Amino acid sequence: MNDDAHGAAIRVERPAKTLRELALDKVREAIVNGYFRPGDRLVERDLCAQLGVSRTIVREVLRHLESEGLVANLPNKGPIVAHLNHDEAKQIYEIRGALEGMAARLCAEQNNPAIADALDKSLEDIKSSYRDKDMAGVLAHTSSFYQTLFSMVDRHIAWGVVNLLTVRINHLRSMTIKTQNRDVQGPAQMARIVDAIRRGDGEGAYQAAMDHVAGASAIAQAVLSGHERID
Amino acid sequence: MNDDAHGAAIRVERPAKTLRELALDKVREAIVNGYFRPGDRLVERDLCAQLGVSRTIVREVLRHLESEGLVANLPNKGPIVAHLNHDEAKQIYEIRGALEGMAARLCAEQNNPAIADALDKSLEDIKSSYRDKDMAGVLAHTSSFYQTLFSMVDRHIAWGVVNLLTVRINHLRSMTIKTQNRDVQGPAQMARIVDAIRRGDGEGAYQAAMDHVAGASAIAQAVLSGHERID
DNA sequence: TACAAGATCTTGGTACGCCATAATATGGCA
DNA sequence: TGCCATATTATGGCGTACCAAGATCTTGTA
Repeated sequence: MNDDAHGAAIRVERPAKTLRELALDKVREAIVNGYFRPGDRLVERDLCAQLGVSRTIVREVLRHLESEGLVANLPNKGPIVAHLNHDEAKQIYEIRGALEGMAARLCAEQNNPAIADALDKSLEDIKSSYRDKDMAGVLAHTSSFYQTLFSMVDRHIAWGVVNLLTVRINHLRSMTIKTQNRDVQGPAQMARIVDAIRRGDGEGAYQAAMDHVAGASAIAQAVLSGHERID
Repeated sequence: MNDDAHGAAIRVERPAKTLRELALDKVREAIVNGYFRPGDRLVERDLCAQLGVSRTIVREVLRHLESEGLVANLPNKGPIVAHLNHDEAKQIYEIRGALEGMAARLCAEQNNPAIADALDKSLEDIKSSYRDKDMAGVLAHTSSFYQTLFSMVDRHIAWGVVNLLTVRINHLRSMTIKTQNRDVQGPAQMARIVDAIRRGDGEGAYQAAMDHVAGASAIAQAVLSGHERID
C-alpha cells in the first residue's frame, strides 16, 4: 500500500475487477453455498449461458477452481463439483489447527495489547451475530477473527492457505455453528485464545487455538456421520 | 488404482495428459528452474509461439500459475513471474515447519517400523546423490522423503499444501543444498527425525522436523541477504 | 526542442469452428 | 428376436479471428 505518493491517495478505489474475477466469485459462491452440489457436472456451455460470459472465461474460471480444489476434472467427462469426504474434512481442520495455533502463539509472543483488543472486538461481533441468529455474520466475523490473528503478525501467506482450505469446508462450517451450544462454546474457546495472547502465554494460545479447531472438527465429523454420504 | 479388473492390467499407460497440462508443466518448470526470471513479463502471444499452442491454452496456464502464486498479474500490464521477497520466503519455510513437524509427530505416534525404514531409504538416496554431486537428485529425494512422511499417515492435503509452497522457493532450495556443510548437516538433521519416529517420540520428531526446516530457512535468509535483491 | 497525434503492443473479452471421444440411439442382418 | 455395427449427440480440447481499451512508443510538426 505504498501508493500514497503525490495525490494518489485521492484515487478512486475502482473495482478494477475483470469479468473473469466476477465470474470466478459467482461460481465459487454458487458452489460454496450449495447452489451447485458436490458431484454436479459443470458443463462449460451451460455455465456460459447462466453466467452470460464466453467459454474462454468459463474455462479459466473452472481451471482456477480446480486448482483451489473446489472442482474436480474427470478425464473425458469434464468438470464436476468436488466431493469432500470425511477424511479430507478432518485433514483440513487439522491443518487449520496447526496454522492457527502457530499464529496464536506468535501473537502471544508479541506482547502487544492491541492484538488482544482487536481480537476481542471480532469476538464481540461474533457473539452479537449469534444473538441476532445471523449465521452469515457469525461466519464472516469468525473469519475476521482469524484474519486478525494472522495479519497482526504479518503472516499473509499462512492466512491465504487457511482461507483456501476453508472455502472447501464452508458448508460444514455453516452446519457446525448451528449446533447446539456452539453459540456459547465457540466464543468461549475463542476467548481462551485471546486471554492467553493477552497474558503472553504462547503455548496456551497455541493449545487454545488447537482446541477450538478440534472442537469444530469433532462436530463436523458428527454432522458428517449423520448423513449416509456427504455427496 | 482399482483398474485391475479383467485384462485391464494390460492397458497401455497412456499419458492422457492434455496439451494444457503439458504446457502448464513446461511453463512451471521454466519458472522454477530459472529460465524465466522473477519480474520477466510473460507475454501471451510470445508464449504461444514458444510453446506452440494457442492463446486459449496459454491463458488457462497463466491463470493456473497465478493461483499457485508463481505468476502475478499487473493490472493493465499483464502477467509477470512473481517476485519472492525475504519475508515471504521466511513465511513459507515457517509453514512447512509447522506441517512437516505435524506429519513427523503423527508418524512417530504410529509406532510402525515400516515408516522409519521407508524414510531411511530416502535418506540413503539423498546421501548418495550428495556423494555424486547430483543436486537435482538431492532435491528430488528430499521431496520424496517428505512425501513419504505425509503419505505414510495419509495426509495428502497437507502434502499438497507443502508441495504448492515448495515450488515457490525452489530456487532457494537449490541454493541452500549447495551450501557448505549442508551435505552432512541436512542428512544428519533428517536422521534425527527418523530416529525420533523410530523411537515413537512424537515431540522429538516434531522438534527435529522444525529444526531441519529452520536450518534451511536460516541458510536461505543468508543467501538472500547476499544479493542486493532477490529479483 | 517540446508536445500532441497517431501507431503499436498487449491484455480482456467474444464468437465461432473443428476435432476427438464417450455415450446413446438406431437400424440392419443372422 | 437378438446382437453387433453404425449414426447421432453431447461435451471437452483446441485453434483462429476479431474487437475494445489501456499503456507505451514514434513521429511529425510548430
